[in-house]
Amino acid sequence: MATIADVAKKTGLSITTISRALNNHPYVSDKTKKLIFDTMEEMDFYPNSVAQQLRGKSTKLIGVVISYITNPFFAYLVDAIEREAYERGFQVVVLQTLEDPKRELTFIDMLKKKQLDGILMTNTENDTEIIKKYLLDGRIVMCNRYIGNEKLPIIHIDEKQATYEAIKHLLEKGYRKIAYCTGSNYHKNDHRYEGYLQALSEYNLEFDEDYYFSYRLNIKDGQRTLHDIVALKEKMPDAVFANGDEVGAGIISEAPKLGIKIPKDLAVVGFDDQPIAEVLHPSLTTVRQPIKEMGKYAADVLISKLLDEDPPKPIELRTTLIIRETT
Amino acid sequence: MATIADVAKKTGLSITTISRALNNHPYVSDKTKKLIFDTMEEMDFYPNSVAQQLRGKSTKLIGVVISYITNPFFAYLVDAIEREAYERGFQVVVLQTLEDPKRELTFIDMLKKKQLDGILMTNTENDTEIIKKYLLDGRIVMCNRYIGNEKLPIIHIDEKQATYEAIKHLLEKGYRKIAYCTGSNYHKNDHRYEGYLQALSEYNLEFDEDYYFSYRLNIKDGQRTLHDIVALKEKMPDAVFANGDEVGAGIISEAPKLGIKIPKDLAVVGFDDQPIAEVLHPSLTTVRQPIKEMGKYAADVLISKLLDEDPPKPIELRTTLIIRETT
DNA sequence: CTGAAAGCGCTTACAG
DNA sequence: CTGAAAGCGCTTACAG
Repeated sequence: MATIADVAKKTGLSITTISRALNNHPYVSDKTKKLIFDTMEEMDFYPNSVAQQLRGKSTKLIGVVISYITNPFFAYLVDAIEREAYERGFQVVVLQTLEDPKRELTFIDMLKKKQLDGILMTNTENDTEIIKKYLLDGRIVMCNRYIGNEKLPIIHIDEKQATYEAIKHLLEKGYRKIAYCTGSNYHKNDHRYEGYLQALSEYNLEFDEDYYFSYRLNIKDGQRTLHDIVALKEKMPDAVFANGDEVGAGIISEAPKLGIKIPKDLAVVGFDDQPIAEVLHPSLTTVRQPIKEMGKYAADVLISKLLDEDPPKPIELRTTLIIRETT
Repeated sequence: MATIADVAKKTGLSITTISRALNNHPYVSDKTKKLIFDTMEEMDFYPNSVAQQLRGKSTKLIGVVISYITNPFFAYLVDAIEREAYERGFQVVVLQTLEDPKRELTFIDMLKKKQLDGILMTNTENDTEIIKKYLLDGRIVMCNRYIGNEKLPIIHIDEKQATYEAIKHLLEKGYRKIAYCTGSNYHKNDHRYEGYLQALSEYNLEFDEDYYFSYRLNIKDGQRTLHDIVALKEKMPDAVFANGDEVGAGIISEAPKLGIKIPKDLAVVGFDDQPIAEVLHPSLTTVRQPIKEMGKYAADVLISKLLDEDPPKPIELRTTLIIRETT
């Protein structure tokens, strides 16, 4: 492969001048420039960006840490991030944790080893301490999920408020036995759960442990959830907060098989407003998240930190309850 | 940031020895190694991978070029590729073309500039000639879609056969007026279209231009397609090959609004077998693609070329027609 | 088992 | 407007 030295030799100019032409440095005559670029083309020369990085210290690569790219929520988030990054001259390395802490550490290592300029994390499988340092120096930005330490900056929607609104909608519609699904199994830092409790308490309803379904993430979990719900028999809930549209889709699609009418026997509220929500039958009432805005903003925050620019002005990430046929 | 020279100074050893310890070179005594690693830890030293790359010539980064990451087909493909790449020590840079040829060229440039070791392309917006050279030297591998030059290697399913089987299934069920949807608008190199024609001709049916719907890609396109179909009135087709599950989902979800019963008034066949296919009502008959196998295999082929290893042994990428309620 | 030195392909003060 | 030289942070023959 041709190097800058080859171009210098061929044109009879110095390496310095070639480099200047490459970097649009003003002090190169147009005639020289033309000679240089023609020669580069002829030699099929492209500057080695690794060498440039070693001088410039920047790879123009940002990592995006997500759990699963096949989760549409993350696919849309990555889309928004990639678009913004591209506009600002950065490329996106996708890092799936698959919920494996070891995988996540591989990516942190890439940052330590300078293979990445920065990282956008959507959640973390590891202890805060490990990444705290990078959060503070601005090379990691958290987006979407809370982590242990509430003091660290994170870009997120108001999960509590969004869930509160969804549950309140169910209550106003007359539903009283409202089940709650979550992707994990702990109450700590589950802000959606807080919103759920707040709405219940406004109607003087008590939390019922039987109505709490943990580890519900995908369509299969949703189908399973409907079976769990039906198994409660006379105690069967009359509504369910599905925590995600995929879980909601599983519940809805399984209903005919179990003779459950939605929303008559069971109302369903999703979360995310993925394209699937609209084509389900009945179509799914759900909480729309401003994914595009969140992804773009998160990318903006990270990149401006990396470039040492002024941060973008804060935006409000408003969720909206989209009411369809399942409530 | 600490460098290898700092570690050398602190330990009183030479840079060479530090480097050897780092690379697990045999000729370093265990005692020296321990001293070195302890010192590295103490100094919070991590080898700069950019400098390593400049020596080693390899970034361990592969680009994956797709049109839209929000298309579930590509999300699943990227998932499979990322998993395989990770196993082999590579990371994945996601490159969305958004169907913009300029964007695609940016990524080819990254390859030229050595920021990427190789690229996996799922289709191309540009002329073959530009990427042909890299295809031949093994740094680009095509996967999923045909491009102009049939002689170039590409990893793909048998689109023609898969479509032939889907259409034949419709014909055997008694449908005769079968509409065809495609994401583009040209017949050239549309192997699915060839399969469609082949099945029709076996039943002595002629291709009807009115039954050809171009540029159908997403749910909205599907909804629009049903309107187009109904607008054909007495010539209305009795079945439609939707070309993708999302288009199928749009057709199915729009049907109740137009008083169309599926499959009685209109049968629908999708393509991909995305999770959505199963939760639609009625559930969608579709062609299952072996995305995981294809992604893993494509990554394997590219990486073995990059590492100059023996290529993986060829596998057969079989599609399966999944018959559900829409036919 | 260890080290001095060259070199990977660039950029950038410094000097003219 | 142009060039010689140092240096980015490593690895690797070569020599001992």
